[in-house]
Amino acid sequence: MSERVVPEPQRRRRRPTKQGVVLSRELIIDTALRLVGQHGAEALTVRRLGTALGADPSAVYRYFHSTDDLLLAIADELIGRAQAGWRPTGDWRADLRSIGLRIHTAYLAHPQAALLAAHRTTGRSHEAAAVETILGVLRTAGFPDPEAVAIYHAFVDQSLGFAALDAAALALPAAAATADLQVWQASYARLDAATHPHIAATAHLLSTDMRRSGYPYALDLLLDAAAARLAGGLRGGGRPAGGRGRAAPGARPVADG
Amino acid sequence: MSERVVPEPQRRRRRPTKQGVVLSRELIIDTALRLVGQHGAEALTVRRLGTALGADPSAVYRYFHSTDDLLLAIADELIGRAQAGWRPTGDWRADLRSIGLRIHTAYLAHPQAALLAAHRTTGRSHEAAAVETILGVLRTAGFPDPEAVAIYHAFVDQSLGFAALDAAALALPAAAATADLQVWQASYARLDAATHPHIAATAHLLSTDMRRSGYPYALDLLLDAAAARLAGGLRGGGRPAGGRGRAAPGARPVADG
DNA sequence: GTCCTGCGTCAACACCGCTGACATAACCTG
DNA sequence: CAGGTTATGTCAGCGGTGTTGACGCAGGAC
Repeated sequence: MSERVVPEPQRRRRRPTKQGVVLSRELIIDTALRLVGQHGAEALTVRRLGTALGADPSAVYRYFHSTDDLLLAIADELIGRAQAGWRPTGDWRADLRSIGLRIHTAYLAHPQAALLAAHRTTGRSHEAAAVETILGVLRTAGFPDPEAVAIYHAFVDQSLGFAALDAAALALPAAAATADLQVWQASYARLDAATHPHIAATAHLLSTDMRRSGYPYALDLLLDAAAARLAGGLRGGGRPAGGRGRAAPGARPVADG
Repeated sequence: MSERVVPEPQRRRRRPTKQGVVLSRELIIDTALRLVGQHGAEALTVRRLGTALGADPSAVYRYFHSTDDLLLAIADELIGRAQAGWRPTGDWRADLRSIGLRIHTAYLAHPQAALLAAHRTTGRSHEAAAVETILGVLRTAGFPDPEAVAIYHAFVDQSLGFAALDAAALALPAAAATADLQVWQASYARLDAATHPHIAATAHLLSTDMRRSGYPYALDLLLDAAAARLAGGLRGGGRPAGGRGRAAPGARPVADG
């Protein structure tokens, strides 16, 4: 059986659909993002995508092996948009901070798609470029390779984890979203100080703080800790604050440099 | 129309199914968790749950309004299990660390459920208890209220974000999961050193490091930074390091010296 | 102009969440 | 113990899902 999906560069015949649309991977990805942005995550089905494209739903399978394949392409597109136009300043801390915030906002611009794509490893070009950039910032800053990889891992997964979490909040139906916020302003604000003294004492702070994303603060904490390790740990002896827990496998303080 | 779901305490008639099983909310939740644990992520459907229970699938709707309702109940159950038997040691850092790891592992024990439940605010008893505990650890450690709330927020969302991310990886169909791992061992290992020098230099480290969760390391970074702020930042009394969070984009936290 | 075949279309399969109608067993009343 | 209520398990079915194989048309090569 001949392969159903033909690689993009080898495509020759572009036959318009009944409704006159000429399909392409790019058009399908853009349409999928638009669909998700307008009608929510549950709108991303092959059948709806087909009608939105003006084509039979199964035509999508001429361009992607499965919905999962399509999802990976969408994920890579989001990564690409996050990095578009970014330039390093030379200050590793500022660079990482801006990259993190860019990833976060790019995913939040398409919450429903982010929900589905944030946890995938695509291995495609845009992702590879992002990995290369972040690793480059860390290694150029002076982190030895094992530490650079560990921090890269924590940095990326934290960014994507928060993106997924915050995207989920944004993707909720309006009614459910306000209901979730109400929990902090109503339920927790009314808890008995005898049984929940700490919540009672900070209820007003909680209700305002939980409104916004915790990511920028968490990002600053991560960069703080990384900076401290760079400043203190790479000299001679032990890594500050210990490589505790399931420390990185090859995490010895290699003084390379 | 009479309500389909009767609140648990008011249930009187417990009629066994054809196969002799007596249903209850608790039994359904346990069965759902067991189902996910034994037969993988995609096993959690109402129909399979029905057959696993030894009942008609639609009987589930006598106990939960929807699968979403069931999921929220599962979420609170997971939070409860994460905290079961936990006792504070008095060392705030060790306490937060163990709480974080407990949350992470409790969610990862049931990936499919975690994936859908990690971003919900239930406001139910187990969740309230967890919030109270974490806030208590921070405030007792000496963090002033605004800082305690901010760190609580970062800590919880980091834990849940990583839990969701890692759960999603575990919940993937086997094919997609191995494909994602292969990316690090194959695609990235073969990138040209001329175009991706930093990846090429660390490919071996990446392929082993990305195999496991980045959470423990990220958690340590967060705790490092929190400890540094507690040690250095609280001298002056008020709100150290300024009102961060979604603060203005250059609002770098004051790194202690 | 003819041929080949890429690709859009159609129909169908197996599964999903969920609902209304119905039978019956378990409880309450007496 | 008898009878009435009704909660609850069962059933059939609706409208949706991803995916596939067969089919036939038309775009491009020659």
